[in-house]
Formats: sequence, C-alpha cells, structure tokens
Amino acid sequence: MKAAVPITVSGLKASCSQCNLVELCLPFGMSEHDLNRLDELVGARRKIKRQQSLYRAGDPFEAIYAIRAGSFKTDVLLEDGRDQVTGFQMTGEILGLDGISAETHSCNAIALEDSEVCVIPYGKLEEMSREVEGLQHQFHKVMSREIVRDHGVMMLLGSMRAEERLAAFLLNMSQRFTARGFSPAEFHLRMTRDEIGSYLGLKLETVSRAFSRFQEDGLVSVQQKHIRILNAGGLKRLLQHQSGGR
Amino acid sequence: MKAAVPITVSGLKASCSQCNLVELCLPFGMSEHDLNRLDELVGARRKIKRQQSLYRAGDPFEAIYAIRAGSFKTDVLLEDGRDQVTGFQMTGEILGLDGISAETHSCNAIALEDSEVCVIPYGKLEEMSREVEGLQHQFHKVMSREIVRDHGVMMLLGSMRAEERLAAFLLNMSQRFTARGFSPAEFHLRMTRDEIGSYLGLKLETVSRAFSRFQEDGLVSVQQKHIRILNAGGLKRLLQHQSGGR
DNA sequence: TTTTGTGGTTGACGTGGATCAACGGTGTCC
DNA sequence: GGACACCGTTGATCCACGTCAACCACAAAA
Repeated sequence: MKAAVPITVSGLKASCSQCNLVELCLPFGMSEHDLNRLDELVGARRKIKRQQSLYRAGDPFEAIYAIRAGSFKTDVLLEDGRDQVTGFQMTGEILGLDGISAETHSCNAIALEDSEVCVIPYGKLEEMSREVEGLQHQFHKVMSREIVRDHGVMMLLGSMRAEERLAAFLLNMSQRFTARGFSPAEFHLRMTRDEIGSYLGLKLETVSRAFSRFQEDGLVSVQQKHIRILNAGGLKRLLQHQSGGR
Repeated sequence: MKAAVPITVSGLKASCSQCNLVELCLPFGMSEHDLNRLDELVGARRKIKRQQSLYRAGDPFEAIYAIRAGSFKTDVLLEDGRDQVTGFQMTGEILGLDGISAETHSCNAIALEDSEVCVIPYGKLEEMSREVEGLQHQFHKVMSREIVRDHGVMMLLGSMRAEERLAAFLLNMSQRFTARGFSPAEFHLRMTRDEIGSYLGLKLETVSRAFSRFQEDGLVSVQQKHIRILNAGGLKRLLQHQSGGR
C-alpha cells in the first residue's frame, strides 16, 4: 500500500539468553552454553511500524528475522493484482525463510501493528550452525515446521468449507495465544476481515457471515476484532464432522 | 489403500558423483571434492513399487529421500477421512523434509509408479553439513524452495479458478519435464484425475471438464494421461488475465 | 472370447460462496 | 465537535463448481 519505508535500526544489541521468548523462538531447547553463543549471532533489533514492510518480494535476501514484539502477515502477489496472504506470524516466530532458495525474498512481510524483530544475518547463521549442533538442528526444525504448517493450510484451502476454515483459524490463533501466555478463550485479532479472508481463500463478506453464524450458535462472541471463544468443543466438532466439504 | 508394504533395500550403494541427476538434486552446485564426500552420506537405495508407500504419517523420521527414478505423491489425511494431495515429486526431488520438525512424518509418500530412492540418513546429513559448507547451503535451499513452492500452491488454491489451476498445473509439469530433458510439450501424467483434483482443490469431474474445455479450445490434446500442449502461450494467458477469480 | 474393475467423460441439477449494493460503527485528523 | 476514511455487517442475486448418475474405454483376469 505504502511506498518504501524508513527503516529504524535500534542500537540495542539483542540477547537471546536474556529474552523471555526463548521457548518459542529459534533457541528453543538449546543448552545455556550454546545460547550464549547465539548472542553473537543476532544482530541489531529493528522496529517496524504498522503497515510498513520488513521486506518485500524481490528484495535481496540477507537475513532472517525473529519477531520480538508485535505481529506480521506475509503475502504473495500475482502480476494481475491478485494477492494472497500466506501466513500470520506472532512473537517468537521466524520470518524470511522463503528468501534462502533464490537469494531473493519471494513474498512481502508487513507489520500488523508496531513491531520489533531481531535481525539474524543469514551468512553468520550458516557459519555458526556449523559449529553449534543445537543451533543447526533447531534451525532445521523451524524450516520443517513451516513446511508442515503450509501443508495444513493447503489441506484447509483444498478441502474445507468456509465455516470449517474459520473454525480452524480461530482454534489455531487460540492455541498460539495460549503458547504465549495469553488467554485461550479471549483475544484480539490484529488483522482485518479482508486479510483473514485472503488467508482462508474466502471473501471478506463470507468471513463476516461465518463470524455472525458462530455468534448465533453461541460458539464465540465477536466484537469487531475482539474474540471470545465460548465453546471450543463446538468449534472442534465443526472440523471433524465431515460436513460434505468440497 | 494397501496395507503395510514389503520394503526392498537394494545392496547397491548410491553414488552422487556418478549420478546424472546431480543438477536437479541435493548436490546441485557443489564442488567435485564435496561431491565425493556426499557418496559417504547417501546410504542404500530403496525400490518402491507403484501404490506402495515410502513412509506414512506417524512413522518415525530417520532419513530423507532423493528420488532416483519414478515419481511420488504426498498426501495428508484428516481423521474424518478427507485427504489432500500436497504435492507430486519427480526425479531429483527430495522427500521427507516434513519429518524433521516433529521427528515423525506428517504425511504419506506414495509411489505413482515403480520407483527408486536414495536413502539419506538424517543424522549423517546434519553431521556432514557441519563439515561441508556447500552441502549445508544446498540443503537449506532445498527446504526453502519447498516453502516457496507451498506458497505458490496456497496462492493457487486460495485465489484461482478451476481452469486457471489446471493451466498452472500443466505449465508446472511441462517445466519440470523440460528440466529433466523431456519434451516441454508432450508428456505422460502418472497421476489420476482424482489425484490431480485433490491437489488442485477440485473434484475429478471438474478436472475432466477443464481438460475437455482446453481440448475444445485447441490449447492441449488429451488422451487419457497422455498430454500434448498445443498452445502454451494460451495457457499462460489464462493465468494472467484476471478472470474474475474468487 | 467374456467378465470385471478402475479410471475417465459427460449431462442435469443443486448449492455454497462470490458479487453487488446499501448501511452502520469506530477511530482519526482537523 | 464534525468530517472523512476504513472496516464490518447484512441482504439479494448469480454462477462456478459440487453432486449424482449414466455411460464409455481400456486393462487384467477368467
């Protein structure tokens, strides 16, 4: 939407060993000793304002990013103007893995709110993961997890109906908020109906109607972006009962 | 479909340095010196008969696989019986990357024809990629490429219409056959209409109708699984012209 | 040769979600 | 405070694709 973006690099050096996101982020499961080495790896932090991009499709690939605060969406766009949100990312998650293959980013990463990331220069990461076994293994796991996640989305897009897709989305968000110490039942979505729709392969009107339907059925209470899940079991059942999907 | 499968491990030691698939496979771009080290890495070959599985969801993850001959599909299945083909793989492509994250495979890999793979024990791969920089980098690229590919499929499933999806599929197949030294215009599909449909998020009847439509329009000639592309430009145009897709 | 099975094609019909359109709520910038 | 922009909701209508069903082609078995 906006043109190029003023980049803010805070002088603050990141520190994995001090960070309270270790359990969600790249360093997960690494020994204290290895963790200290990671502090060398992670470069400066960078702040990204709402609606601004961390990187855009076509940018040369130099680093991956760990989200320290805030949240992002990634999207791909076709030359004819159509676009598709490929994911929403929260704190501790890693952005930029798409860039390794062609040494150029293949999607846009845009902040959904004012956010901050840790910059992990990719060359350094490769170098250090030759020395630190735990880092190498974690990094592979992070990439593999992304592949598995994408398969899940393909499943959703290829074989679920509108309400099933939204139910799956809400349960997924709930689980991720829970992992971050927030309530499983009550949370604030940072993305618009249009963005949810793009991600789920639906039009925004369909998303809105599905929300209304869930509210009628007492499954959730919806007030704009504020969601309260009233009947998680009901949402799960929506997913399991083969409802004649496409 | 079938129950568990007799596994055939041929005594033949694989050899990357001798293999004519180097340019498509994991070793791509590696120096001759590094290539020789790869020969230590790759274990036995394994033959998989048509319709049999290389691994199934839930199997413990031990190795990744490079396809030496033949082709595969991967699919995920939901507890309610629905399933979704997440990809078709050809010679030189790598299978099993989904298993790293949870140390368990998350999808099924099934041979579309009698096939053969090179078994790459994952522990050894990690070990060796700590020593061989080129290997590490190539491996990361392979994983990243998989992520980018998945984003493309998400785009297709989320925002293209039936005929666009099939056109994209045919062009993709054509390109991959070309890369393997086959004709870009004429090839034999190894998968059924139902499998194509599952991959593209369509019913088999819709796939069949789209094929018929393409034939009427002189874009391709279709005889069962044998495809001849008569007008590649026409197929590409189908993709670009915003045809009011969903 | 007939039989059986699997995969593919085609037609008639139904429907879930897209499209088009109007309107209501909320936040932000003067 | 008022005006504007953006986002969300809801209704009416349409159409692409799913569903159901019949039939055909080819291959393997008998």
